[in-house]
Amino acid sequence: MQTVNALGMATETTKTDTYRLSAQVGFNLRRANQRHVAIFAKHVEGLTPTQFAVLARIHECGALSQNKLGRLTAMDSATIKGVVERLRAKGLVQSSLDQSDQRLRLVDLTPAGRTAFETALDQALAARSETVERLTDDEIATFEALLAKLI
Amino acid sequence: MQTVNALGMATETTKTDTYRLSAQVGFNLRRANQRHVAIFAKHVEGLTPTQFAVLARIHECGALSQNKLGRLTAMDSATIKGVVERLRAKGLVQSSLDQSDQRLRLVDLTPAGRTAFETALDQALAARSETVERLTDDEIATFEALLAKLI
DNA sequence: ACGCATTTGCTCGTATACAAGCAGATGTTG
DNA sequence: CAACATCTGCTTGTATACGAGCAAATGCGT
Repeated sequence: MQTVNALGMATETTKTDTYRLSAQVGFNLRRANQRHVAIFAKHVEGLTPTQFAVLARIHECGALSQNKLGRLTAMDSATIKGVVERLRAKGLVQSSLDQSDQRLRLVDLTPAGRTAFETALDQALAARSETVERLTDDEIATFEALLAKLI
Repeated sequence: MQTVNALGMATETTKTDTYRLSAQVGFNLRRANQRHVAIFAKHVEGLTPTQFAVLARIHECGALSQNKLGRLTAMDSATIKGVVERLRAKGLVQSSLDQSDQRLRLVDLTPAGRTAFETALDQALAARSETVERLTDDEIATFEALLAKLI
């Protein structure tokens, strides 16, 4: 469809101006995340991506208060509470009250939790590989850089 | 730390070999999605990203069976059921039984739903802009292309 | 010492998200 | 027609995810 706008310039108006859901960044971020979660579940036995993230963060930083652990794993206090509770039920973490600050619940790995993390690590890396398998190495690097910039 | 491997080549082993959660694609996809959902909620009044996606898809394709609608918006049957139910409660969609196939619940926009979509559209586009505001136009195009390839 | 803002962890309510399993409708095939 | 697989929509159970609001502990300033 050819029209002429107020400035006298020809403009093209085709069906492609309609909002196409499948081209939206937000929709595709959601789908990409869904796909990664599914791939992760296929590779990693007994841990969700969020649960693995908590184990990884404690492994990386040592014992942390529950809220701080949530901040470092991108979960609010309501969410981290449930995740820690489920990891505790599996015997992978334990929490204790901090002596000098009675508000803090220090969450740490149990020996079983450390083992579980080390076992899951290779599986998580395999999941990561499958997630990005359609990209070349250069594309992966570009994508990771842009994703980091986006956050 | 300097070591020599079986081939006699010097290799560098530093702290950066440890698993860094914040560098993981999966973790960052999750965070990027969280960020977009938060930005979307700030811009779009009364609709979640998934609810908006359903309205957009019906607007794009016309009435659809509930399951097909779910497939086209990346939701399984349990999820789409709840989303449609909440949109129905808001009066934005209505569903009716298909005459020729008694299994199908055809979901369509109400006039209010059409209006709501048209109102939300500009807000959704503004949310998209804010989501990608830290990227240049070229970077946005690259990111969208790689994201599409990833899915 | 006291008041006050902040932090922490909690609960409740709402909204995705998926696995698993169900019953009813349909279509296909012997 | 009868057997069968498939598709549809449903329910239950589990797991994030966040807003809002709560009480207890802390620390800071006066």
